[in-house]
Amino acid sequence: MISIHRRIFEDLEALIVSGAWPPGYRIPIEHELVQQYQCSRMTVNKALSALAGRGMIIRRRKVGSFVASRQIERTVMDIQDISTEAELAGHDHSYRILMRKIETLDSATAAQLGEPMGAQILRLHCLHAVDGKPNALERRIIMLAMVPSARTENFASVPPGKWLLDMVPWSKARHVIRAVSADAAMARLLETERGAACLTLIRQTWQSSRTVTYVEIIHPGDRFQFAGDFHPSERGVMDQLPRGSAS
Amino acid sequence: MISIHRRIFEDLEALIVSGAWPPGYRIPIEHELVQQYQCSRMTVNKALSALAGRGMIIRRRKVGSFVASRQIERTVMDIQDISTEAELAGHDHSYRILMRKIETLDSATAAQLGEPMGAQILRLHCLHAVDGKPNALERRIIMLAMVPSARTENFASVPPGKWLLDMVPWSKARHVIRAVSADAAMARLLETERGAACLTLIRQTWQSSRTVTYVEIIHPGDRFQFAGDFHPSERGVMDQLPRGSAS
DNA sequence: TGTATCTATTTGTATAGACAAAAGCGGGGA
DNA sequence: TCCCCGCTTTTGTCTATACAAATAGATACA
Repeated sequence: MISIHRRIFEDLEALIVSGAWPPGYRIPIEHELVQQYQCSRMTVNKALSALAGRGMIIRRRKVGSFVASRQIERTVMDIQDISTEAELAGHDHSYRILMRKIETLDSATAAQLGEPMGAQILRLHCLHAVDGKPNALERRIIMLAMVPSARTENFASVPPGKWLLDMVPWSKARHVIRAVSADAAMARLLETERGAACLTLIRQTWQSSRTVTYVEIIHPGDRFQFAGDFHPSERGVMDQLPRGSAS
Repeated sequence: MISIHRRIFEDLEALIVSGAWPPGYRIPIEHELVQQYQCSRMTVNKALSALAGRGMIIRRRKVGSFVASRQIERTVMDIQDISTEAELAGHDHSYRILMRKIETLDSATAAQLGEPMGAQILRLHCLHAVDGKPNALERRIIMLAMVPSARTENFASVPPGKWLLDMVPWSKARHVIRAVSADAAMARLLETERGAACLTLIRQTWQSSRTVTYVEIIHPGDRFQFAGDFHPSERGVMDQLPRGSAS
């Protein structure tokens, strides 16, 4: 048994994505839907608010509700931790720490990160392999002021990306995807040719406007791609179970 | 004056993104929030439903509401039409049709698209330039059965991507991002070197399980990147105005 | 003609109350 | 011991009502 507001939501959504109600179309006012579905206005309002919350319609008092213009440009990409991704796909994942060094931020890197010069950081280089084949080179900077416990962590059993996700709250993330040609060092580590096209993911994560970590993950272009599906109705909400219990 | 349910939403959201309430934390039950905010349960319910709708909390009857685990992997990337993107950034955009040909689907391409062999298609190749410099090579397939009007459109004044977006409703899109090395033809058109790393965006668009269009857009790696920000609260909803009304 | 004001429409928010559905929990009986 | 049943908690849905806020359009007025 499906609820009424859900039913209204789905009916209207179908009309919108099918193109029967094109962008700019004025949808029936709440009172008309109340008549049509024989329910209270609150129920209709809930459905319409949900559509508005997902950006499928625009509502304006006294004016009405209108089908929004299409937003193909906003796509949800699954950008995951490498080890998680490999596990989900049923592949074997391993990694090796290539470098682990505590430094202070030089001026160039500080500018790039938007952080003050001289801050203490942990610099990590790490090589990931999937099914025994090198799959990614990870170059990471961790701000030790934000993650003091990283100072003593050796990342022997949990890869840095996963460790940080579990350890540190973040409030904002920025991703950049680039194509670069492999230099000699990258080519050697990734077992590819010099100049080969590589797909680089750069991620910077903040906690209330202070950088937590900055990472570049370089994949050989012939072994990796990013993919993302977009359905108008499924905007990035997944089912999850509560972890453990209360704390 | 901010509404009560909005205020509750923002308060709880702040507690979650700041890490004060970690993943798995059981948040107060509705009745407790009713007491705390001195409002009705419906108002609290609206705030909590909104948080659940955004995937920030998980709710289960009799059990309670829990902070969801973090979803850094779900990132909204702005993947736009090239001309729109250039305009937004204040750059000049031009394009040139390199090829325009009506064909029938061969078996290899049919399999790749998941469409029956022999279907009529329009094949388009197009070179985009931004500020006079080649910026992207577009290779597109349009299913003529889904977009009959493409048969007579010459795309002289509106680029194919934009034209299709305005013309055809779609219900699902899939994006893939790859890094590839430029072959001789690509290098010549994009005025780069053979073997240079290129960032390729592949997009396939469906209308109720039938392909509308398939396109590969190849960018020179040194002139292009994809970027996307993620804030827990801002999940891809932008303000828009109804079509036809000025403001 | 232009401007200020009023009015009607439509959405936004909030309330109190009611019952339903899911599910953990404990008790009683086999 | 194990299973079924009913109780309780918590969320889900729905109603009817009320008033607030925004604003397009009409009207009155200068």
